[in-house]
Amino acid sequence: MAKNVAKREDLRHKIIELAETRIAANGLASLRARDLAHDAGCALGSLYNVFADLDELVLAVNARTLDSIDAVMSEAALGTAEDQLRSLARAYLNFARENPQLWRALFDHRLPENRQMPDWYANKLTQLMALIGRAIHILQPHLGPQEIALRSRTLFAAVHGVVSISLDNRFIGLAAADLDHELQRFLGLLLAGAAANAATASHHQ
Amino acid sequence: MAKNVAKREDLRHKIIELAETRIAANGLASLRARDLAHDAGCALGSLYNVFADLDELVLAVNARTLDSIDAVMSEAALGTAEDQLRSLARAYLNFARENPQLWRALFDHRLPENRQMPDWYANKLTQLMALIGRAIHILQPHLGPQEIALRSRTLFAAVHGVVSISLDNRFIGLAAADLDHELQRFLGLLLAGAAANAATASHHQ
DNA sequence: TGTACATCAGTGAACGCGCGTTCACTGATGTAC
DNA sequence: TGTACATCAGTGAACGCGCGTTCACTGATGTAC
Repeated sequence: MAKNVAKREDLRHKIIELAETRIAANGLASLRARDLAHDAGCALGSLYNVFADLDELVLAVNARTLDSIDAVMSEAALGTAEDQLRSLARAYLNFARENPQLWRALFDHRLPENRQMPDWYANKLTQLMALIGRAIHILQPHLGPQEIALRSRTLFAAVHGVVSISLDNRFIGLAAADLDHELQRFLGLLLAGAAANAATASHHQ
Repeated sequence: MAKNVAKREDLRHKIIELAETRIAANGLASLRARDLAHDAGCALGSLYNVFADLDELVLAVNARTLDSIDAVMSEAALGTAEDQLRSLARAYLNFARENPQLWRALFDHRLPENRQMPDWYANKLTQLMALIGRAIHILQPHLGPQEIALRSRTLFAAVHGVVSISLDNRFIGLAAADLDHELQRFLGLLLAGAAANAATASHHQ
């Protein structure tokens, strides 16, 4: 019995890794159940023995990607709050650059209308935002947790936007060389703005 | 002869409008050649008489959407440079909110790998960026055209990111009510940063 | 240890559906004389 | 104005392909006694 469960988990894990490899190589859109079964050396039906459907599998792959991003961003959260925010952004950009297809899959994958993101997955996102939130908290200690969460998401969204619109050159691309500089200049502006606002606020006190 | 050309153009235009209606209602992903032929009251084959393929049609719809965005943003470009940038962002957000599916189609549509965006389409994007560029130029007159183009795209990307990650609530959603406020606060930070930097620069002169 | 039975992972052919695009043919419209 | 011919939009059945998911069946593994 325990052995069966272990085998099941093995297969599940194996398929997740194979799917990750395929997505990393050719993108989410080209992921096929048949290819995966072939890669894993098992029957097509076996996939559906360990996953309810392909969406569940993709979610599992994306969860790993979120973990990877969490890892590189956690390592980057060093130094002053300003440094942290700059490093977090750089780490995010680097991850996206080095794993473009996995990173894209995070945003390209949409669950069917009726289904919603499972909690364990949403929690990973929250955890990622919390990394940003901690730096913001140092910078602006007067903010409450709600506000921090809001600001974290907005900052993330903005940085993601800059990274995103440059890396998929679908819309308007930025030259790769410019991107680092442009992103840091952009953060510099935000940080200067925050500092200026803080100075004004303490003046008024 | 001229009459034929006119009929051709009529059909083309009619189909573009019908496709726009369908995309606005159900999203790009649910656009079907057969549905359009049915809507237009013509045969399936007639579509391919006026469009090389569906991609060409989608491009035409997206071009209209870009024109609409250009129109609302052009109207918004009033007042001081700061006001302009704030209004431009607000106009963009409002457009996205009011036409979520058309707006999404702009970013969801990917041309096949080999094909690239036609010039006339790229020009529309450039034109849109120029609206932002003009405000930035007022704010920072010392910047050259290249730099202005770069800053415009970065600012657009950041604002788009904030709007985007909130409106598709696929990743992390912001409450709709917060979004306006959060976007303007965000711009406020950038503008304060720019002002602070400008002050420092003139100090150093 | 051995036997009978139960469980459930493994299997892959088949289901069911969707859909972009083509193409041989027609008939209306325009052109040439 | 009339006639013969050419052009090309219009047609829709058919092509060609892809692909997620199911399901009846098998056989290996584990359990009970």
